[in-house]
Amino acid sequence: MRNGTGEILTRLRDGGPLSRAELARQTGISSAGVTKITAQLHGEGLVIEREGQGRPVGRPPVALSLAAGSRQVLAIHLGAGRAQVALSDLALGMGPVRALDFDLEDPVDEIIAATSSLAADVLADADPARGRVLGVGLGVPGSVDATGRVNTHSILAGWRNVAFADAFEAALGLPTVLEHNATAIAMAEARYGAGRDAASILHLFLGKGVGAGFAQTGPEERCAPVEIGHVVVRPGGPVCRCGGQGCLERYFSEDALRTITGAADGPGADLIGAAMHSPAWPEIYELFLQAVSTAVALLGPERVVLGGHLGSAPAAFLAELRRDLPPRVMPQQRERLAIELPSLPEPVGVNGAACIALERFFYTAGPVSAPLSMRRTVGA
Amino acid sequence: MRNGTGEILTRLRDGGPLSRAELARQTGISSAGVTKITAQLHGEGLVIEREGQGRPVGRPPVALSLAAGSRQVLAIHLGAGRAQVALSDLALGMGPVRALDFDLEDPVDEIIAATSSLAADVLADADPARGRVLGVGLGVPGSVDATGRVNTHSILAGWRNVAFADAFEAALGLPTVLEHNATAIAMAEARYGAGRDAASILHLFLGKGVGAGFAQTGPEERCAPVEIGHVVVRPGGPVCRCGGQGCLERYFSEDALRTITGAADGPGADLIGAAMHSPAWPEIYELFLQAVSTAVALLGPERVVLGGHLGSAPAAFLAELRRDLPPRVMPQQRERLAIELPSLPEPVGVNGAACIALERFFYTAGPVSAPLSMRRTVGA
DNA sequence: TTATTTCATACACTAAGTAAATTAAGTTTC
DNA sequence: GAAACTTAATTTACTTAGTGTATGAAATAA
Repeated sequence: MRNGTGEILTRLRDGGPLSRAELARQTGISSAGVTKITAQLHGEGLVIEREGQGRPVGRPPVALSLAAGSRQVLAIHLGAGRAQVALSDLALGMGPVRALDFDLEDPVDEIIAATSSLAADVLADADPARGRVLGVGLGVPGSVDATGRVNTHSILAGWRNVAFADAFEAALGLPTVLEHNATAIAMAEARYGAGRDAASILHLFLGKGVGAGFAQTGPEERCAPVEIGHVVVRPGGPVCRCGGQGCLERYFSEDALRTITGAADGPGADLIGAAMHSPAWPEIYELFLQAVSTAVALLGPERVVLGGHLGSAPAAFLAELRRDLPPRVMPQQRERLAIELPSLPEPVGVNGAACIALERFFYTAGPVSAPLSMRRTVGA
Repeated sequence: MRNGTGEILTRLRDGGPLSRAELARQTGISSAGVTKITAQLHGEGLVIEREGQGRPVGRPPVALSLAAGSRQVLAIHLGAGRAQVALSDLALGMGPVRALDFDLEDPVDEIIAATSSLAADVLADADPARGRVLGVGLGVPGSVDATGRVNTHSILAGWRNVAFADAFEAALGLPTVLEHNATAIAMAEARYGAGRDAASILHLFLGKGVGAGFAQTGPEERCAPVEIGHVVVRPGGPVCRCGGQGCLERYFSEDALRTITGAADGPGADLIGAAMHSPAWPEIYELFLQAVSTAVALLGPERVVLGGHLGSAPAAFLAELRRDLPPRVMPQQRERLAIELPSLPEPVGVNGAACIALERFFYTAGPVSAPLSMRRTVGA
């Protein structure tokens, strides 16, 4: 999926400034090939040359680094009742975030219209000096088809088979790619945030529901949505929004936790902290722990990252989890398992969407519009 | 990872006889490209031309099919105390299986020596008329590194970082690839067996332990080991071989089930059937169900395939699982979830190993020895 | 017979690389 | 201070794996 150009761009992103010789060694591409590819990248202004410091002997290398400000992508996060839009540079440096609120009950067409109108405004205000906008990344609250064009199902919003990519491409005139928002955030943390030096992470996100995403970086990359909110922790328990019974989300989510704290007011600043004082907490925490430890056992991430309300919980919660989770996974996993807070800046949703767009429209093959012939449309 | 040649070989395997025109349509490769590629394949005897039946008008197509008997791979399954070796053709048609028993306590070098000696015998007896042997696939009882060369950890055998690929390549003179044996079997069932027409399967295998593998076919292929045996179902429970406490394997495995049936004799023919009559069964079954439903919720397979003792269990067990599992997963998963028996012939381990070898040495790029330059050795 | 349709191939070309030789720019050795 | 050495980068000619277009091949339909 990733060609020589993409390979080199990715290494420059992850490995700081690198000489051509070093790139050739790391990627296995011939030095001649690296010269050719970097010449093109330099010509397009994507790469900056600086004086590099080499070994004691031999010709000193020229250090290449990514010109992060030379291209942009548009990031759109569709969360529970709120859309956020921002431009990002090539290193996930985000511009100002503009947001709008909507009602999840509204027809999805209206939500699309309002969001794409806001997105068009952001595009219109884009600084041309920061480079061409390569495409749009869209995080949606639900599962996405294999091609990243259709939101197949959203439990939260009740949508089915919404062709977001078509709609946004028509409205904005830019290629668009979709991803499950929780998965996108996991990918962003894995590549640019708390998972930078880990091979794989499980990102847990407590918001309106409990979402999770698994992301693996390195030679074999992949990401997958993890429907941890709909793991059945109490068979035959209360009916969930998803139609199942006894899902974790019925016990561990914004609404559920707010119920046990008794505080029915707005988005409590410290949801977990308040819940921890409730007499119901130990039981609820046990259910959460059970679901998370199973997810860790099955997926085997090197790191667990706590997002949303979990990340803003009091230190006591993190300590508790660091104490209770490791004994519940296999020793060989336990050895390397780290439980961390996210390191990307809020709002994290647009970071996820930007990460997906960058991956698709930049780091796989470079910004060169691929010859049509190369875009195989795999038929039935 | 898969080039045009591999793409075409894969389609011919999965989609029966196909004309060049049909291949071009399905793969998106130009008709000229298909002609070029198939000409080479035909020249190497990998593809057979037959009269095809086309549409009412136009030149009738020539149907191409894979010459399954034109190449072979060597499959080696390393299970709990038993190694099995066989040759396979390109469609997973297995030759006679030869086996040897060993003690898991033996030094791993001795096990390797004995197994590779048996493998060398099988290779020496190989019928040259059935084609060149392209490589070796080795299923090992534990996790494998990303390059498929080292068994990083085996809970069952207690091995760590055993370089099986180096050892077998040296002994047999053939390129060798490793995979976790449970994952390999899952892959084989997904491609050639009970998962042929499903996008993804979760393959459960009850033997000495409980293993599982997840395999996804189609445009985005992947497979992953699923350590379901070491999901903690009773926190703080009895210590497991893995070092954890309260793992599923302590309740649901050959040894554990034999204990509750009281029958301490050899490998009971009907382990599950006997266990179902024990008063302890409902509780044990509940733990199993809990682990499996969570795995299904998190991984989202279209099909669950029951291997090992689960596959040879009485029909009542299958009926029970088909009744109890669906209510524990989300409705959108439930709709399409099927619970099936394996369809590959016993012994299934060598099928898994053969599948891995075929994938690596045949279906990704064809049997053409790739120019060295193309094999990028990705450095640190 | 001639047109139409579909399948397959021939030919000239291109993208993305490779290998080997060469040039470049520094340090070390005598 | 010149020659030897080392590492970095580029040039040149070539290869692989395809593409697009034009053409040939084999059937049915008018």
